[in-house]
Order: sequence, then C-alpha cells, then structure tokens
Amino acid sequence: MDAFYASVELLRYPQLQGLPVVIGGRRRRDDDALLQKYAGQPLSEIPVAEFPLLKDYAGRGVITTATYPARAFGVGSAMGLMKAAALCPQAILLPVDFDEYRKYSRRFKEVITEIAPVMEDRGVDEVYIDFTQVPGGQREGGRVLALLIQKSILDATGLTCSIGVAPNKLLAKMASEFHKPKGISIVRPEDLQTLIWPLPCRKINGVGPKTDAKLQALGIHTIGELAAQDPGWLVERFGKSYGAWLHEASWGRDERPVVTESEPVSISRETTFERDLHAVRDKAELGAIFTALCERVAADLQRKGYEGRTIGIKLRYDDFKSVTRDQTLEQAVADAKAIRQAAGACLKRVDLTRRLRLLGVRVGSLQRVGAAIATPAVPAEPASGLLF
DNA sequence: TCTGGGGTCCTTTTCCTT
DNA sequence: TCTGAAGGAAAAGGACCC
Repeated sequence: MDAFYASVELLRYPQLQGLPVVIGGRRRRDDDALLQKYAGQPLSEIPVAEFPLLKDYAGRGVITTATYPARAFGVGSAMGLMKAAALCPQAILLPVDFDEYRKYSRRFKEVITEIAPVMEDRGVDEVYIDFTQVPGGQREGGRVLALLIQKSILDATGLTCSIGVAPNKLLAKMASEFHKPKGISIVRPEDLQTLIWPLPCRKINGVGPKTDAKLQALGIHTIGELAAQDPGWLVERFGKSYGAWLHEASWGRDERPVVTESEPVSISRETTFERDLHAVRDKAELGAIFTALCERVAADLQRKGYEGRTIGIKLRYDDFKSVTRDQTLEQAVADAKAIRQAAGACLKRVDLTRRLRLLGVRVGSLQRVGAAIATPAVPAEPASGLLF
C-alpha cells in the first residue's frame, strides 16, 4: 500500500509569522470577548496590540502551538504556559478557537477526498491517504499528486500543508516531518538506511517519552541502533506485542491499512479547575461542575446518536496523580440524570479527602441508539420458587 | 511556575463462574 | 463441602497521539 501523510499547518496568521506567538491557555472571559469581537473577520487583520503578552497571563494551561520565532526561544507544544513565559515573556498569546479550527479542518479534508477518496482522519490537522487507486497517483513517485493536493488546499483555505509519501503509513508520517512547513518528502523502501535509521527513536510514531528514555538507558538512540537489536531481546524488555512492533517499525515495516470509517469507543468531558478544589469545602462548586460535565457528555451522546453502558469518572489530585473508576450498567444510557447517578456511585469509591485539580466524566461501551441490542450478557433469571 | 482536553489501545489486576 | 485451576469480563492504570 502506498500512503500519503498530510498535515495542515493550522496556525494561519500570516502577519504574525515573523513574531513570537503562542496559541493556548485556558479560555478566559476576555478571550471569548476578543473572539466575539472579531468573529468572521480574517485573523490576519486583527491588530496585534489587542493580544496580551505571555508574561501578563496568570493561570493554568499549556501551549497548543507556536510560531517558529517563538520556538526559537525553546517553547513548544504541550509546554506549561508559566514555563513558556519564563523563556519568552514577550511572546503574544492567542486564545485557541476550536470552532474555527474545525471549520478549516472540514474544508481541508473535503478538498482531499475530492482528489483522493480513501482518507483516514487522524484529528483536526492530519490525515492518511491511500493513493494506490488515484489516477496518476504514481507520477514522479507521488510528487505530482502531492503538489496538486497542496495547491488545492491553499486555494480553498489559505493553509499550507506538509506531505510525506511512502510505502506505508509509518514511513509516510515520518517523511512528512522532513520539510516542515509546506514541504513534500518522498521516502522509498531503499531510503530506509540513509533517511530513517539516523533519526532518533522518538521520531517513530508510537515511541513516546517513556519508551524513549528506556531505550536511551539501554544505549539505543537511533532507529538504526534499534533495528540492529535482536527481536527476542526487545520482546524480553518491552513485552511480546510492543517489543515485536518496535523491531518491525525500525525496519520500516507497517501493514496497517488506511481506515476510512470508524466508530467511537468512548465519549468524555473533563475540566481542570482554575484552582484546586476540595470535596468538602468546595462541595457546591464541585457538585455544579460535576452535573455540568454529565450534561455535556449526555448532549454529546445524543447529538451523535450514541448511548453507552460503561460510565466512568476520572479525577486528578493536586499532585497530578490520576485515578479512574467505572461501572457497567445493564442498560445503555444517554441521559444526564442516569449518567450522573452512575458517575456519582463511582465517586463514592475514591479518596475525596485530597484536593482535586481535575474532574472528568466518561461513557464507554457505546452503541448506536436504536441499533439492535448486541447485549447477550445477562442470562434470563430463573423465576424463583419454581426452582428446587 | 508546573503540566489542557479529547481520544485510542494495551497490560495488569481483580472478581466471578465453572 | 472445600479447594484450586482456568478463563472471561470488567476495572484500573498507563502510554501515546493530535
């Protein structure tokens, strides 16, 4: 299977590209006012002076994305805002505008499916494409098609996009990182040793900070070094499934198909409080947040046409440790009251004497509303009294 | 000065039934 | 009646991704 990996650069503020700018933080009241004030207007025309500077922001939150001048100061995605402010206090802080991103996301994916219909959705700004069946897809190793896609996206949205072309999804994703932003990179099977093996293991999609640290401790730093390890040795240290996968990945092997449709497994809502809350001292506030979360999950379920049997909660204590509890019901539910009741029972099973920073509500074991009951679970109860 | 929110998938533990 | 093994489902946690 030949695959594209395309990721669109959602940071579309041309007049800010030369400035240090970060997008992120928790939405505040004045953020909404600002977004409201300029609703519908191209963000490129919003006066820079309207935005606060990072050093003036006090509150929780992380960076969603940053311009290249900001990255030059060492700030980047997922970094806490307070830490970022220490590194680059003069950066401009923009609020996230997810509704707006979703609009652009939809448009960008429409453009792609018009050209190459076999597309896998990987989130707001990324997709995989299987272009094996696209007429002319193989011309110049895929470059012609990649250029067409880039141009079509730019025309329709004003967004630039990076594209990786390779024999499979794993390599296409890595290729897409080679020339960011708006680059096209093609990786052929014979490029494995020259282009992939010199890269750090962390560049493999699926190797995160924990695995990377473990690999480093074992003296393995590059993908090539990983590829040189005996598969059995990796299995001993990383488990049967993950160890074998690490070996395959290091050799650029990946058989996963491009999946065009999938059903959700769970739907959840969670929120980090502006300040840590205590179950007893802040009971009223916490109760209101809890109810609101249940209502939002219920609304999401109903809007999307799902109901679920497994209701769960998540909470994070002030030391950042999280716990979850869940409970599976006999009947799938989708209404806020039933969710709140089951979630409330879960809450009774956790330590509520410590201060909390986050609370979440989740519904899993989803099924479509009205779908045939795929729940054979409970065998019919024998009528008592008839049995002796 | 800490560290968002929405997910998926996998492993381990626990509990229940046979 | 007690005990233990086996296996499945549910629960809990953790790693990872965008």
